[in-house]
Amino acid sequence: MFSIGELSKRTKVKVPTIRYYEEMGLLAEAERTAGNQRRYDKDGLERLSFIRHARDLGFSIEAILSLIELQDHPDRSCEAANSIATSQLVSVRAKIKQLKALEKELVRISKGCDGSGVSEDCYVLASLSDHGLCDREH
Amino acid sequence: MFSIGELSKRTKVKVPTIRYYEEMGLLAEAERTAGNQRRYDKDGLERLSFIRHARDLGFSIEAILSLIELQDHPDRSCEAANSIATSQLVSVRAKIKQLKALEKELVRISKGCDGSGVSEDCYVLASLSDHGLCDREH
DNA sequence: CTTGAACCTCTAGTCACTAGAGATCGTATA
DNA sequence: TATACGATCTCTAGTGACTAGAGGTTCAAG
Repeated sequence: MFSIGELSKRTKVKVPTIRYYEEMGLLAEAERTAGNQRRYDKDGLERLSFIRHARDLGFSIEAILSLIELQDHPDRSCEAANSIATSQLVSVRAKIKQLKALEKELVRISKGCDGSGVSEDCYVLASLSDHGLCDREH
Repeated sequence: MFSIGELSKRTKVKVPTIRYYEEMGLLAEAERTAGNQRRYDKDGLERLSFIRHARDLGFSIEAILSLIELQDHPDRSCEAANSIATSQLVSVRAKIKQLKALEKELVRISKGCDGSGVSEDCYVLASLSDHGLCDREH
């Protein structure tokens, strides 16, 4: 049995975040000492590791709640879990695509500016003002 | 002179968002009719287009405020604006890198699941539970 | 038994909006 | 000129996933 601070150290999840997860129903309510402090065991550690890993992968709290439910009712959960993972993959790919477009435009904008500080008109500001200079729609 | 709804249509920025930008100091306080409704002109339209474009590129409200200040004090603003754009580019690239790592892992997780629904243990859930299965740190 | 770090709960703040209530305004039509 | 009704106004509160701080209590070492 260890304290919330100990759990925090082991999982790299901040103490207030652990309490927040409990409040959101991601973590079961922890056992308490006589003095009302939370105590955790191996199970709690594993579940929090699972949550942290899923959060790192960009799953929302809501999606994680679904995954946890699936864990508790393992019949045919594989398909359901896979569909959650797949939809996460789809949104990650969409984000990458969008960011790459942004990268391209930012490169273009930066290139126009030679950094000499001599030019009267700033190309960065002009680019942002005049959408007509863009390659793409957004 | 046109209404906030008209401005919204032309810029594709929602009406409450325009009011929010005004409150945040991104847009100057608009002129008002006798009946207290906002009225805009070409200047307002251009500034809002600038803001929308910058937001689309992922600049924060704060960064946009800096850019607007630079516009109002154009002496040597090019370097400053360029440095804001460059730091934006750096963070966009960092996000892309991170998302690509996530994509890789999600692909790996999904591949493990054959979707047949036959397997007792779900590879998706196992992958999320056991960090040791990951290729990388996160 | 004392000290002080760690813990507790509660409220409020973050960012960039979005939603809704309830009241007023502007304009097209009768 | 009267009426209808969509657009506008202000204000408050909600979103997601935390983070920060106040003010008080508990635990464990010395």
